[in-house]
Amino acid sequence: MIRDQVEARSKIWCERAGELVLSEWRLDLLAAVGETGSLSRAAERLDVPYRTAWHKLKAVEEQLGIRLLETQSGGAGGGGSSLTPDALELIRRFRRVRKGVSELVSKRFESEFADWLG
Amino acid sequence: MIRDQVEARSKIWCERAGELVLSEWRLDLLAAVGETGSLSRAAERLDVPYRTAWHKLKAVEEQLGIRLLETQSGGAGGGGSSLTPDALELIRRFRRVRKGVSELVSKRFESEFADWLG
DNA sequence: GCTCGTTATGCTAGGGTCTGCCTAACGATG
DNA sequence: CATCGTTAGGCAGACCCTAGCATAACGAGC
Repeated sequence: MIRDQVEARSKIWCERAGELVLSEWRLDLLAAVGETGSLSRAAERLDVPYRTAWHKLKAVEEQLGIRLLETQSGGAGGGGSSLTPDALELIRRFRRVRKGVSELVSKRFESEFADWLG
Repeated sequence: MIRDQVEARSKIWCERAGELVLSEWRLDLLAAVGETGSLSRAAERLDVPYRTAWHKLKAVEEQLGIRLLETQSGGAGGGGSSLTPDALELIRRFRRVRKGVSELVSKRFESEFADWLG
């Protein structure tokens, strides 16, 4: 009997040549940029330093070879960032891929370990 | 058009209080111990130092609070390790949980990104 | 032209993980 | 009782990722 509070988790991502290209977290960050209109606010929302957020999205852009952010520095409010059409499409597709996967894993986990978890 | 060789990946594991308890890799390592009859040979097979393999399995045992390895040091051949019934059951169940998940993710990924990957 | 908030980077210190080296116990076998 | 291969674990250095601190450019608005 294992004490409970053990929870199943799953993650999907894709990589090229063994190195990570894009993950769920990075797409969440990307989506947050789209919603807030600003990379710094998106970083704040996900509770990571701006430095980190910028670095991660830059890495994705380099990996995929496409632009994801339409940035503007200076101007009213200091500037901001918006998503390119490619970025929006990327988010939509990736979310369709992940849809239901974590639920499936959790369900299976619970049915397999129901008695063990007590 | 993203250059190809981008491959979907998925991983399932479970954790407690935010820290990893057991993962696919750790169960593969555990299974390798069962097949080789030795932790050192299992480590060699998975191409990790004995030091690391031992540490990981010890962590799993501590997390779950159950014994996974029946070890014997000394004797013919220097000794060895075998799996406890709990460990065998754990492997069977976890593999049923993961069964088909990575295939599902790969299939979805390919159908969603077929045109994009060119 | 000063202010302000944002983008864009470099440099570096810190923390966690991985690894290599070392030592010791163990016990069947010869 | 010496040997041998395995388990068991301490210790310190290598390494990587992250985070914090710093700076500069930018441009609308007052």
